[in-house]
Amino acid sequence: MDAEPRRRGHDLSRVDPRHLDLLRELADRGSVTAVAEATHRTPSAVSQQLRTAQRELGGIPLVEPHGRGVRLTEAGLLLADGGRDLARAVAQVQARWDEYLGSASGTVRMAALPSAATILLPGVLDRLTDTAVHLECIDVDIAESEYSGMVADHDIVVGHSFTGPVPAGAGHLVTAALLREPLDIAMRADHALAAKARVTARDVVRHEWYGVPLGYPFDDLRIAVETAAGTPVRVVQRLRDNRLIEALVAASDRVAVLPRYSTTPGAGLTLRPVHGMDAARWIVAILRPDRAERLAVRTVLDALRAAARDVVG
Amino acid sequence: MDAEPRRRGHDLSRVDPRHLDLLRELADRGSVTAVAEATHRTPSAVSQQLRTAQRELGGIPLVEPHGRGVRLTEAGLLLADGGRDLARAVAQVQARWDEYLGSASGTVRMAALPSAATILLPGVLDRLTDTAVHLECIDVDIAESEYSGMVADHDIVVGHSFTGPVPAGAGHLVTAALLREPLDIAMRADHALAAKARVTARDVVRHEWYGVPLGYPFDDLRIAVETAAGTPVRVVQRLRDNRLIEALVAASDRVAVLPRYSTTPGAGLTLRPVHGMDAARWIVAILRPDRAERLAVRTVLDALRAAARDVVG
DNA sequence: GCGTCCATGAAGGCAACCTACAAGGAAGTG
DNA sequence: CACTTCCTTGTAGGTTGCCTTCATGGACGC
Repeated sequence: MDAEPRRRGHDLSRVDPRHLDLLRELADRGSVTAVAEATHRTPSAVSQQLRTAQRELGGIPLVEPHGRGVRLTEAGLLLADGGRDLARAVAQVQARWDEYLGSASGTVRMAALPSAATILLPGVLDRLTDTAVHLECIDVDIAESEYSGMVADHDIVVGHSFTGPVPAGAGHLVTAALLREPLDIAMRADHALAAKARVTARDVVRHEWYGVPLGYPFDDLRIAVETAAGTPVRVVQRLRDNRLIEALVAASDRVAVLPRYSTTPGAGLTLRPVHGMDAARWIVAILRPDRAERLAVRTVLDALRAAARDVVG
Repeated sequence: MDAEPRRRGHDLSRVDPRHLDLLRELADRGSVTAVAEATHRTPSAVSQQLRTAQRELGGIPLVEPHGRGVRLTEAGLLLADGGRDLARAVAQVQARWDEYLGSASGTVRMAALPSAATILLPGVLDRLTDTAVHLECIDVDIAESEYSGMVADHDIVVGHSFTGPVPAGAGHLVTAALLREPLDIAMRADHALAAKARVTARDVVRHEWYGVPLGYPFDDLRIAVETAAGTPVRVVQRLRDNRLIEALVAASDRVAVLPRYSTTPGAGLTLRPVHGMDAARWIVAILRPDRAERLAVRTVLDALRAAARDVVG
């Protein structure tokens, strides 16, 4: 037929997948330089792409100066959202293609909290041995608020959440609750309290504690115990590394709050739940929506879930 | 962070929106040359793009020779489907962008059956006068099976269907039922039968008919009448153009099957429904899923629906 | 068997994209 | 307030990728 120019009239402001992807990346990473690094280009190249995108979209400003860097305007954010949708759609097609070629393959990059990895990684790697999926996992010790920064460079981020199965600040991200891990009181195996199946708040405030630095989420259980017992807890040291705390607890009469599954029992250490408190942390996986579509990523996610079921079962 | 190659290992077979779009176009149009014309390139360029797509996707054949041309393999069809999804996603973003910029604008290209356009186009154009949408409508007289060929070059195809509100062969297409138009018996205004509010099958077989060529959908009513009356209908002429038939009917005692709304009454012509027969044609709009997302297209579609409501009301 | 139609290939041009380099603005620091 | 640092933007020039031109070869129909 009359194969003419696709669109007549003011054909300015046509969206282009390439530009949408750029804006999505900028929304995720926050600066031109960061986008340039992530995409293996110079900042200048990225800046030029932004300029042409802006020109082709009718001259509406997409970014505006903000401090030393830039930030997306309302229009830019709108298109960045569209870029997210598009990335997800592409990833879906990629997943179907992978399935067609014969199941999952490729490398999945994961970042996990050390304590979470301790619980889950053995089971996950075991399940992946017979597949063509290569898991590349690094352990990172970061706060809940930093997860969103990690998902840009990793397919799966495994962290924890103390407020519920969905961590804070998971704006455009996909989250999958893997495991609810209760927080217990740890003590020496031959500790006086170890004789009881469950300890009370009143029991534990009588002993000195190894705690975590103020503001750390584990500290919430201490505060709850103080409230229930009506007495402040005597914290003699504030430390972060759980293995270190385990060693200290095993060598003294002092107690500490430790997560149930990631604390190795038997090494002279005993865990006891606190009666009436159901403090716990959620081990969660956080993913970018497009990454979550990849078949290999979904395979790893399934392995994580299965490994988590093994832990509670 | 370690902004490294996005994907390690055999990173072949990564899908690219550009390639998906090419395969979608090829699935829609069927030949390299047709795609080249539609996208304003030479066949050679399209062929080269296909080759690089195939190479980047791991060397899996996407097209195979078939007769003088090519046809998509199973793998190619799979990716073409993905291209459809992607086109729809892009169009959705475009629609949101258009909304952000301030409602619909641009040109919408429509193809419509003359009889359907007669009913609807006046109302549609009326509704679009105050908008920035420019409707470019051509009238085409094509069979139901050819609609799918038209949607590649037009945003909206308005046709009819006799089997129901969804025409045959609407594989990957979006369809919107606009109007159910009953088929009546037309006769001279002072015809003997015109005295009755409704005629019966037995009534109409007594008179000679102007019919349509054998196999035309309107002919179904004739067959139904014959079945009901147990007598064959005497068809004296087989013609296609409804205006011509109207003129002939108005000038004789003969009757004909004509659609209710697109037949201009009053010009010495009267329409009467056939008792017990609910023969009708559906006026339907057919669109490609991605085109259906465009705001301007949706505006025209809404105008079509509104105009259709006016007709029945 | 010849003409026609369609797809593919090689060679070369052109435009888009990127790099390198330089400049300017905004925060933090002494 | 001067200085440093960090981030972005602009210009000039090189490289790559995509497209066109021209030519070749296969498949169908007369």
